[in-house]
Amino acid sequence: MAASHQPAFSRTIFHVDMDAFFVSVEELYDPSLKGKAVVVGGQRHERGVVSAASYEARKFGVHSALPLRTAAKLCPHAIFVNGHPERYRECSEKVYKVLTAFSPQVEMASIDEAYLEMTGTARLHGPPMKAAHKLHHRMKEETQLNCSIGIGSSRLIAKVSSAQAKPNGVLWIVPGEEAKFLAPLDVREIPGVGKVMESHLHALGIKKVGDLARLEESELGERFGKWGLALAGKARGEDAGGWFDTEVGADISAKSISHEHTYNEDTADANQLEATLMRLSEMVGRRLREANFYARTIQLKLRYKDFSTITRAHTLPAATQLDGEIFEQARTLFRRNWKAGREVRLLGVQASSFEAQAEQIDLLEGGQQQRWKNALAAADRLRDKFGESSVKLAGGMRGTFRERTHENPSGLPGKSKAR
DNA sequence: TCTGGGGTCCTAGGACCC
DNA sequence: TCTGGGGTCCTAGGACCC
Repeated sequence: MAASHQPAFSRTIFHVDMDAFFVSVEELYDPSLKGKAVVVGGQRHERGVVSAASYEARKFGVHSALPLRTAAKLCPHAIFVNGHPERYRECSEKVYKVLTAFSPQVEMASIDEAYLEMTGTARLHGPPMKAAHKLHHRMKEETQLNCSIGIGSSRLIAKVSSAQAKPNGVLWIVPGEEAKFLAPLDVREIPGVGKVMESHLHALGIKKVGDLARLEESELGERFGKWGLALAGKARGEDAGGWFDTEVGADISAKSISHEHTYNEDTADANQLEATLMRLSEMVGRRLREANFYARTIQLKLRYKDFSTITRAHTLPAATQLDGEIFEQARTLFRRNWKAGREVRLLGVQASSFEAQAEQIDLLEGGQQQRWKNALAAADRLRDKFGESSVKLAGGMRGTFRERTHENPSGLPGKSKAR
């Protein structure tokens, strides 16, 4: 057997992944949950899935994406907790602060995980293992949360090794050892290989990453196209193709903003459905305004009782961030595509194709848009103060625009002082 | 088992243009 | 008069991730 040789130069990347993040955050708010079987995501009889499960609950086969009702059967004594996105966002920001104090090149990959470019930091932090333990300790001290850290010469290796390090561990794959590390793992451990790809590979007799690495690259290319070629590189531990191949910390801006709602009970009530579309449009519009994005494409998502799902999109001649325009498009798409009487399970509204500025077609229209924007900004502030349900600006389409913006931008009685 | 909500990326076909 | 080829935009669906 040939001795594995160390490459002359290799990158050092950390993947930091918080352990059972949502559960751990809930434990900070309610320490009595510690050590128990906890399921975050909703109540035991609700329509929905598990967002996160404590390690105790996982012993009973509970895992994320499992229907809540199934989780309740598998683990009847589990404590079911509703999710608190604001809490997770807040903790995520604390995590981010710890990381940025440690390395200038940090990229949050999701709310609870990040990549750190650590190449060339030895003088500051010492060798990789020492640096990782320092970070691990600091994270616990400043957030009271456990994390696991994977260290590797690529994002892929860092990511896969952090998963192997769980819970609360650190794992370094020494440069040159990548293929040896991956070989005994299930192909499913490779990020991007899901249920479908896994079963395709199983059909070819490929179960482990080592089986994959033995295959000809060209064969993978023929069978699975561009993805197959990337897969061949991944089996060797390379960041082949796509997002993985990008610099750590490069600026990635949002490409779409969406909100959706699943009814507790399916409904075919047109009024109820359109009211939901209104609410979702308002939520999307609000986020666009907060991000200062203008969207050209509005998409409707419609899921029927039998789970069959369609999406219908329309691209506008000019970008918008106005609740009313978003709603109008969503409603038109809905009326055109919903088969009246068919029970609906889910509705969604998505905005995409962002532009920095809306194109103003003529001055009059531009001025109106500006006044609308002012009114909506005021409504956003009211919602901050009094809650999401307090303002239904675009819902009150009866009054004219002018009546609502003079003196009383919100259209609500007596609360215009809120600005 | 009876399947959330928020995203990203890829594929593929048709329209349209040169 | 039996039909090119490439590029871009738009739409729909699907795999995948946390």
